[in-house]
Amino acid sequence: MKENISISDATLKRLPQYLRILKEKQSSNIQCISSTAIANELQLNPIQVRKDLALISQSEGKPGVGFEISGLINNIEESLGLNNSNEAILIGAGRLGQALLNYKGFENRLNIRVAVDSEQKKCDNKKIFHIKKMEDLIQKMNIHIAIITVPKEDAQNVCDVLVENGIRAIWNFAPVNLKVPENIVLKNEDLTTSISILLKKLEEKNKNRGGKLQ
Amino acid sequence: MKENISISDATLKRLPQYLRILKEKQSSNIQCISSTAIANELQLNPIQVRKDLALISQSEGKPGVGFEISGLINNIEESLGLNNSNEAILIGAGRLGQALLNYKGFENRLNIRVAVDSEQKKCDNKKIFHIKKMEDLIQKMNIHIAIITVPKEDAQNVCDVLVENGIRAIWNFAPVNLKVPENIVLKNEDLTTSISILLKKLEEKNKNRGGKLQ
DNA sequence: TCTAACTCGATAAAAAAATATCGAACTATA
DNA sequence: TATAGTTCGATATTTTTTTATCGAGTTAGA
Repeated sequence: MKENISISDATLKRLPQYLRILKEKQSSNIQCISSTAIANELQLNPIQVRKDLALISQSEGKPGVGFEISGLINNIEESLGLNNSNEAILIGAGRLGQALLNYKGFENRLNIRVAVDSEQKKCDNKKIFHIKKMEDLIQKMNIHIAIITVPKEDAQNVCDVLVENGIRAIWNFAPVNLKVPENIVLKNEDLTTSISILLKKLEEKNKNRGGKLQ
Repeated sequence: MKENISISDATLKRLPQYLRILKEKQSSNIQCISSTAIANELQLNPIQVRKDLALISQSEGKPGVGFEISGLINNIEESLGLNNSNEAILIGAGRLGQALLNYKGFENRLNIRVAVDSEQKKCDNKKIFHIKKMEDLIQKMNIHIAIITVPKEDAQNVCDVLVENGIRAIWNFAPVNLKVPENIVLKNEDLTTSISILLKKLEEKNKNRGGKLQ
């Protein structure tokens, strides 16, 4: 893997998709795969796939054959830092928060160690702590990643406290534009934005279909 | 608004963010705002903001003053098709599905008319229908948008049936690469990909901090 | 009225991302 | 051993996106 070359956001978005496909193939006992095959699965350009892969694995592809799957998986996982166990705190255990608490898809990528809410309760077997213990928990458990699933009115306040307590990365599900210092990693999971994009694309498709030309 | 010019994905992602800020300002009784002010809120470049706005509103900005907020809101909402009431069906009423059913942030952008699940049940006051009624419901209600929140093993099957029944846009929350015909709009809300990106960025920040230089 | 501090939009430049071209390597089959 | 069909990676090109420059309009205060 080439060090010190920062991977673009666009590539970063595709890597987990490659990973998923590669694992699918691997579980079907397939050893090798070509960039063309990967590209077809994801409706991408094969050249783009090769470029992406070149960034995170040093020239592993064999002409006429393709890439060895197990090697690629290792390279991508290493590049995405899968091996590091990442411990997080979840703030807000409403429906969405509970959905995340029970989400099976993170594998060993993310470990939600503890959750807090404005009222103490239980979710399945897990205890949800009262939010007044949040700062304490972060400090004691030495956690650096936080997931915000509180109502939008409270999000910025929570965010500020998190930053004060040493949180370095925030995954925000509240529909607000959080303000954070620039050394904090912030990723917004904005459903409102997402659905807007979907609807816009649907509208454009409809126009092309000749449906609603104004 | 300029017609027939398709808006890039990058711009499309920013428009809802502008909208949010503009509404905030409006509710504070502010009439005008400059591109610089918007850019500062979102940590963007003012020129980029002006370019985006130019795409969806015809030269409304006044030098020395900025943009009239109410006009901009109208332009963005019109451009995003907010006025159309978009009716959707939700498939899979687990925790995530229920979270979406109760999500308040869609405003009038999306209306989840009906939900189905592998078992009939209730969520708050809403009835969740059995999935065997899915096709019938889609047909009778003439619905064209579907939200998939089923386990990943079932997602592709559900997807295929949806497409057969006239669904034109799919918002997929299952961690799989769904395959759809190219005339179908597909938006993946992939939490695994998202968290990977967040963790990768955190790792890079840590390196720059001098923390873990290899 | 004059000046300083903003702001805009049009055009140009730079940076980033996606795609194309092409020679060489590998496989499989006749 | 040919030959056709893949596939790779290096380099070049195109396209898209972001940022810079600059002249001109607007506001506010001296």
